[in-house]
Amino acid sequence: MRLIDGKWKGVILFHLLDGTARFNAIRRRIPGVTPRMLTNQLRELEQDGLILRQVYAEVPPRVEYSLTERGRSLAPVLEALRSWGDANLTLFGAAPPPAVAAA
Amino acid sequence: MRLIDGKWKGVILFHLLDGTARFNAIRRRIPGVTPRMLTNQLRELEQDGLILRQVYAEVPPRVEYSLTERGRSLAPVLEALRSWGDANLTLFGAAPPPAVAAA
DNA sequence: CGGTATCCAACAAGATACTG
DNA sequence: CAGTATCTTGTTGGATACCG
Repeated sequence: MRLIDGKWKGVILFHLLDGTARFNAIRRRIPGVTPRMLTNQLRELEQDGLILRQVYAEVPPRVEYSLTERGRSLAPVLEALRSWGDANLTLFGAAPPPAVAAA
Repeated sequence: MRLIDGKWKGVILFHLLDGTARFNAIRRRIPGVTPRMLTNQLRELEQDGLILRQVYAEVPPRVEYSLTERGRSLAPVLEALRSWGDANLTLFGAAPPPAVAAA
């Protein structure tokens, strides 16, 4: 529980299931996250061995985040969480998620 | 995530998968939890519709907690979490759990 | 037995501004 | 682009003692 705890780690990991993503790309995918929180959470996930941080010495800078093997092994957990959430979040006044991204 | 967040909710729910349990029974099953925290968490779980609290007007008092239908529907999530945890917690210096309760 | 009450420390998280 | 720095707040969780 500790590893995916907090307000953001779950969604960060979930988005990374789709593949590698850069800092601001993740940020855009997660409404409301501040750069400080995103940095914090990414660093903790990295320390826990769930994600990999690849820095490219370029201008402009490029930093890519991806799941490690261990991170990918969390997929069943993340999928179970999401499917439960999809099936249950109408109860909390939230709008259901798009089944597939709207065209 | 919000529903199973926090330090105790996960384990409380997990223990209730085994069936109905009384307050002090749960408390004994979860080392380190204070009565205040246990009450808090149980009340939140109840408000979120995941557990049922049954009070029997007896002396001495008896209060039984059990999962609601919705709470039971979390079983796949809890099982996924536990199996991931069992497979991975040696990395964090913790002792592996007993495969089956020791005789 | 199954809790409450009170107080307090620690941390998570947010707002805002700035930088190599 | 990918962060840092600083400050502030709200919430979580813990210690301890007591109650019907």
